[in-house]
Amino acid sequence: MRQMFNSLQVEDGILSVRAAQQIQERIRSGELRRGDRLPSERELSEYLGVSRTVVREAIKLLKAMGLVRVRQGVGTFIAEPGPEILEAPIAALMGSGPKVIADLHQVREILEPPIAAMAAQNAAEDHIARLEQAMHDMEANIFHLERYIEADQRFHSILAEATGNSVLQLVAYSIVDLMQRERHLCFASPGATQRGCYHHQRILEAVKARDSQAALAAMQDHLGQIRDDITPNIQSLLSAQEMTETAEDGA
Amino acid sequence: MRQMFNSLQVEDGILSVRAAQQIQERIRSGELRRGDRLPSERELSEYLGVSRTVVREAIKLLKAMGLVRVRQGVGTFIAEPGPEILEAPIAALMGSGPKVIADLHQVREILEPPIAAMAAQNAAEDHIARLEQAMHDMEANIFHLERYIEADQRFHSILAEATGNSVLQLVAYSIVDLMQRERHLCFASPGATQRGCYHHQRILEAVKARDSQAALAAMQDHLGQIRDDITPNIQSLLSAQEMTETAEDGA
DNA sequence: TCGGTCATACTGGTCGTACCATTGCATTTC
DNA sequence: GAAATGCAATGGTACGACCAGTATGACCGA
Repeated sequence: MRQMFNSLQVEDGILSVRAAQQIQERIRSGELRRGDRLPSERELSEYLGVSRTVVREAIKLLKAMGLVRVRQGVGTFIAEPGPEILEAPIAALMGSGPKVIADLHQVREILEPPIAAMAAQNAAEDHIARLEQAMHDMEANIFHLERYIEADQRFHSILAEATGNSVLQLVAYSIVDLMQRERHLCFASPGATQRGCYHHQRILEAVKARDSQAALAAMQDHLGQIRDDITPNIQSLLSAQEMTETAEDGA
Repeated sequence: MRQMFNSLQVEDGILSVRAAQQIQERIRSGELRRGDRLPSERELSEYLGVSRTVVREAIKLLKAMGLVRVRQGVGTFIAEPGPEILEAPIAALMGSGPKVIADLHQVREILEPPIAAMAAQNAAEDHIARLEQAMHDMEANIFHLERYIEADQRFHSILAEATGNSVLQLVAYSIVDLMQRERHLCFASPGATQRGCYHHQRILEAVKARDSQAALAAMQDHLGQIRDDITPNIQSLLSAQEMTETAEDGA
C-alpha cells in the first residue's frame, strides 16, 4: 500500500534530507504518533541502510522543523507540533526592530477582531471556561507582570482556538507571541494591566453572550488601547535608530 | 580577533546548537552579509574548537531555518531570507486536507481586503507598474493555467509588499502560496480565470485611484468568488474523507 | 521486607579519519 | 584561441571509538 517512499523523486541526492523525508512521511502517515519514541539512531541507520552520521543529520533537520524532541540518554520522540515552531523562522526572518513591532501590531489589528467575532459564534463551553480561568489569572496578577503576560497570551490563544480554524490559530499565536516579546513596550505605561483587564472582560462577556459584533468591537478597543500605549515608545525608538544609522554612515 | 563567542553562556550544552547560535549571531550582527560565503567546515571546526561533525550539524540547523544555502563542492552561503522559509514549518504543522483549505481561505478573507485597502493608500509607482505587469500576464494566459497561477500569486504578493508592512507581507505570502498548492480546487470551475481577471482588474483600478474603500470591496468580491468556486469541491472532499475515516474505524 | 546504592546497558553527543562526489580554476594540449 | 585535462578545495558519507546523560534492576545493608 505504501511504498510511496521510493516514489519520491527527490532530486536532492543528499541522503540526510531524503532520510528526514522518509521519517517525516512515517509520522504523517500515522505510523508514528505524537509521543512515540522512534528507533535509536543506530537502529535507524541499519534500517535505512545509511550511516549513523546521515541519520543524525536527518534528525537534526526534523528537530529544526519542530517535529521531534531529542533527549540525550533517553531517545528521540515525536513532538506534538506546536505553533511555536514558527517562531524561529519568523524571528530569523525579521530581526526585531521598532518598525517590526509596529507592523506586528497592525497585523493583530487586522486579525484579532474577526477572531473574537468568530470565537463568539463558535466557542464551546470548554473554551469559555478556559477563557474565564485566564481572565481570573490576569486579574489576580495585575502587579505580577510575568504571570499577567502569560495569562494574557493564553487568553488570546484560547480565543483563536475557539474559532475552530487551525490556520487562524497558528498565525494568531505566532503574532501574539512575537509581540509579547516586546513586553517592555506594551506594558511600560502605568495602569496598562488594569486597562487590559477591563478590555479582556468586555471581550469575554461578549463571547459568553454569543454577540460577535460586541466581541469584535471590544477587541478593536483593546488593540486600540495597546496601540496608544506603545506608540510613544516606538516613536522614540525609531528616532534613536535613525540617529544610530546616521552615525554609522558617517563612520 | 573576536573571542566574543565565549561570552555566550548558553546553558544548552549541545555544542552544535551553540555553534549554530554563534554563526547566527555573526550573521545578525552584520559581520556576515547575505550572499557571503562562510568559512569551510574544516576551517570553522578549527576556529570554533569543535569537530567538523558539530559544525556540520550546526549548518544543518541553519539550513533548516533557511539562513544558509549549501552547495556541494563550492561552499556554504548566507541566504537571503525569503518568505518561503515559512512554508515547510506551516506545511509540516498542518497536513493538507480539505478542512485546512477552507481554513486557509477564511484567513485570506480576513487578511486580504485590508491589505488591498492599505496598498491603495501606500503603493509606490513601482508597485503599481509591477501590478499592471502581473495583470497583463494573467490576461495573456487565461488558458495557460500554470502561467496564470504564477501571475495571480505575483499580483497578491506585490499587493502585500505595497502595504509597506513586512509582517503582513510575510503572512500573506505564506497563506497565498499554501493556497495555490490546491490549484486544482480553485480553478476547477470553468471560466475561473476569466472571472479572476475581472476581479483583479477592479482591484488594480482601485489601487491606482488610491481608493482604499473600493480596493477593499473589490478584494472581498474576488475572494467571495473563489469561495463560491471551491466550496462544492471541498464539500465533496469532506464527505469523501468522512467515508474513508468511517471505513478505517470499521477495519 | 524495605530502601538506598551502584553496576550496567542502553540512549544521544562528540570526535577523528578516511574517502567519495561535485565544483571551479589553472594548466595543458591541440 | 578553444577545448580537454588535472588538481585542489568544498561539502557529503562512512566507520569506529569514546564521552555523557538516563533508566533499570541487581545488590547489599538496615
